[in-house]
Amino acid sequence: MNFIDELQWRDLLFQATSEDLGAYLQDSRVAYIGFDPTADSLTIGNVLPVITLARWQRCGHKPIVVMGGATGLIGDPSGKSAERTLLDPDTIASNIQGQMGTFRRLLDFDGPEQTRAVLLNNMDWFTGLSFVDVLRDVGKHFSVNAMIQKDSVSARLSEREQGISYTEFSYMVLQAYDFLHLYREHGCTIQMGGSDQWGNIVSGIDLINKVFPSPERKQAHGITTPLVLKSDGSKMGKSESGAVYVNPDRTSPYALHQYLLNTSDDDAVRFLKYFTFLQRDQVQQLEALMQDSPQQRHAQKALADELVDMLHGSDELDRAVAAAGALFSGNVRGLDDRTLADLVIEVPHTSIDPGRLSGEGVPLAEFLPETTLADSRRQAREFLANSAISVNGDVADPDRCLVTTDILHDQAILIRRGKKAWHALMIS
RNA sequence: GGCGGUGUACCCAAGUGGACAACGGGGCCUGACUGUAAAUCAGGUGGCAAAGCCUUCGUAGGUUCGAAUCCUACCGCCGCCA
Repeated sequence: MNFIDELQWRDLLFQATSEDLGAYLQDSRVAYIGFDPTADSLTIGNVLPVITLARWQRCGHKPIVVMGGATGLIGDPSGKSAERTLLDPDTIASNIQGQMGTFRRLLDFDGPEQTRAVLLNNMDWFTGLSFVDVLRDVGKHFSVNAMIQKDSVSARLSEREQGISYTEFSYMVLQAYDFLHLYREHGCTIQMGGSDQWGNIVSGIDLINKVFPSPERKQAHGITTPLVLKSDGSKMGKSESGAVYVNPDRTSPYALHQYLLNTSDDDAVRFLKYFTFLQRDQVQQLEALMQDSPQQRHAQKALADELVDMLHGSDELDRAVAAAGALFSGNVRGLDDRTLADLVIEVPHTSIDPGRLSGEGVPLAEFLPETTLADSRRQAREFLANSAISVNGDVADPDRCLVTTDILHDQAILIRRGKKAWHALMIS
C-alpha cells in the first residue's frame, strides 16, 4: 500500500509539502524523524511518530531515527511557552539509552539494506563542527527576518513575559542542519514529524534548497501528523498519576493496558487508526461492533491489546489481562501463587512483618494509613464505614483485623479500596 | 523611589474581634447507577487516644480574657505614578 494512502485513511496526514507525494513514493525513499531525549522513556503520545516510521518501513521505505543528542542539549522552542532548562550530557546519553529499546522493538534494524532502519545520534555530526564553520557555512543561508516569522519564535517574541534565548532561537538551525546532513550522507529526502515540527521541517528543506542549486537537486519533502488530542481536549497519554510511559519500569504493561482500555468511546476508533497496524476492514469491523454493543468495548480492548503486544510482547499482554481479570472480579483467592506474585508487583505494594499479624492481628483502621489507600486513620475509618475496603476480595467490617490467615500462598495480602485502588502487602 | 491594592485549605473564593477547622464553587475520594465508561444523585474532604484535644488563614512579633479578623515589622504578588 502506498504510504500516503495509508496515512490518509488513518487520518494521520496533517500537512505535506507536495500534493503528489504519492507518485514520488512509488520508489523506495529514505525518511527521518527526530526525537528529543528529554526523558529516559518515550510516552505513549510520542510513540506515534515511531509507529509512523514503522508504517513507512512496512511500505517499503527506509526509516532513520535521529536521536537529538545535540539538539536535546539546546531545547526545541516549538510549542513551548517558556525557556527550557538545559539537560546535561550524561542525562541525555542515558535518556537516549532508555528510549532505544522502543525503537528496536518497533522498527526492523536487520532487514535488507533498502528498508533497514538506521539509528543515528546528531551529536555525531555536531561535535566535529566549530562555531565559526557553522556561522559561515550554515548561518549564511538563514535569514533572521524569516526566522522570527516562524510561529515557534514569534510566539515567544511577542510575549513580553517570556522571551527566547539566542540558544533556543538557534534550535531550528540545528534541526535544519540535521536534515541537510542526512540528505547529503544518507540520501534522506523526507522529514516527518508532528504538526508542531512543520516550521523546523520547512527550515531544513529551505537549507537544502540553498546549499544544492536547482538542476542537480533531488527535491526534499516534509510530512506532518496531527497532534493527538483526546475528545475532551486533553492530551493523550496523561493519567491522574502522571504521564503514561512505554518503558515498563515507569509504566507497567498492566497500567498501560488499563489506560488504553479506559479510552473514551469517542476516541477509540480514531486511536485504533493512529496507533495500531490493524487493517482498514478490521477497524471498520470494530467500529461496527462498538456501535452495536458499546458496553463490550471491543475497540478499546483491541487498542489495548495491540499496543501492549506491540510494546511489550504477548507474554506481558497475557499477564496484564490475567491480572486485570483477577483484580476486577475481586476474585483473588482463587489465584495460583505464580499469578499472585505477578499481580502483587502490578499494584502499589509494601512489605509487612508477619509478626504483626499473629494473635489478634492489626486493626485495619489503624493499618490503612501505612498503605497507599488512606491518608489518615480518620479517612481509613470513613472508608471502612462505607464498606469501601475489602481484604482478598471480601468486604471488611469496620473493626476488621488483618491476621495470619489472610496471607495468600504464604506471600501476600491484597487490600482493595473502592473498585480500582489496590494495595498488596508482601510478607517479608 | 512614591501611591494604592492583595496574600485564607489542592485551586478559585467568602469571612474584617468570640457561635470558625473556617460559607460557596471546582477538583479529589467513597457510595448508588453503569460498560473497569460518560452523565446523574448522595456523602466525605487538617490531624488525633474524638461529645474532647492539637495544628492551620503569607512570615515574625504585639494588643486582647479571646484574633483569619486590630497593631508593628518583614516577605511575595498585582496595579497606577516617577
